[in-house]
Amino acid sequence: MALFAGTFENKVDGKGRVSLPADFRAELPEDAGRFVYVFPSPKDDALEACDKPFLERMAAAIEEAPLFSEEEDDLGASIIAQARKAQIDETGRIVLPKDFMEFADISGKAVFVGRAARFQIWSPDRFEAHAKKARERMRGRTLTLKPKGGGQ
Amino acid sequence: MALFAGTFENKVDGKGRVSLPADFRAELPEDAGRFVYVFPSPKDDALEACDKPFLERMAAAIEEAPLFSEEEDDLGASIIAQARKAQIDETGRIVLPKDFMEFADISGKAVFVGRAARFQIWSPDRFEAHAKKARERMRGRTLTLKPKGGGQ
DNA sequence: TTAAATACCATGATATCCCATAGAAACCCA
DNA sequence: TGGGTTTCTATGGGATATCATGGTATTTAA
Repeated sequence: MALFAGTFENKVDGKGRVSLPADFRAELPEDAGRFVYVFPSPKDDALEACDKPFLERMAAAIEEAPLFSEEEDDLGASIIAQARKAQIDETGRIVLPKDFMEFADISGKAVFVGRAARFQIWSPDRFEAHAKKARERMRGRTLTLKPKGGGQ
Repeated sequence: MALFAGTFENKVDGKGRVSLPADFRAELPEDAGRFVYVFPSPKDDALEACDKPFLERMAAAIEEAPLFSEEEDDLGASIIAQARKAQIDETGRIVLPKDFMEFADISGKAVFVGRAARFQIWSPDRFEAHAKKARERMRGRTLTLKPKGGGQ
């Protein structure tokens, strides 16, 4: 499974073109027509992106409707409905749809944020503010991640 | 599972290159494209590093929180989003990203500290101070460590 | 037939690969 | 067991490939 990690800032040109960070591209299968799915984040003022397997996983979750609340069902449906396929060109760039750029307030530069199976695309300013808040919340929170197989 | 043990000090050259201690390299699987994930420690003023399985376990732990929830967001943002893939070259070196070197105040030399499933990378000075404090805390404290899996 | 979207080159900066070397450790064989 | 030899580790430096980015040409669509 693709594992997107790290944070990268790239330029967005007048055509809405932006390079996908090389580390992210490396996580996508060589063969398959290279593309990612992009959709507005249901929670943040940013865009989310993922590969096909991840979107399929979400779709599968929706199929099992009884297991999920109506809320989750709606959430999944709206994601699928809004998701757009973004082709990755020869030079490793995708084109951000205009309405998506407006939604996320992106112009000039975009920040790519790895989130394991998916990644986000932020306006640099908004990301800065958001990251700051997240750090503050983390401060109070004890880090008790216990990876199986025993961390420290 | 990888088991990193011991403490080693290596040079960091102008390009940010530093040799991974041979003992650490030996813990990484031959086959898989050799690399480690590096990220700023959430606790210390140092860098942490681990192999892919370990990061995947952390990602899995984070995903136990509902997708798009605040908790998932904070944890993901603080670890996955910061982790960067560091390729290990033919001579056994990795490149430390500039911003990471700044964060950990590393230049010239770096100290590798084994921490079982992961390891840390310190500035020699900071590590010295940190180790001293740790020794002081240990004094007067009863050691109660119980190896899991018990009887020999 | 224009505007927009897409595919196709060009380029500087950076990162990666590759070779070279000195020293340390392991080896080995009488 | 000692000396000689080989191997591996850590490190330096230069050559090369890749990345991100800008621009131009060509296709598609309205």
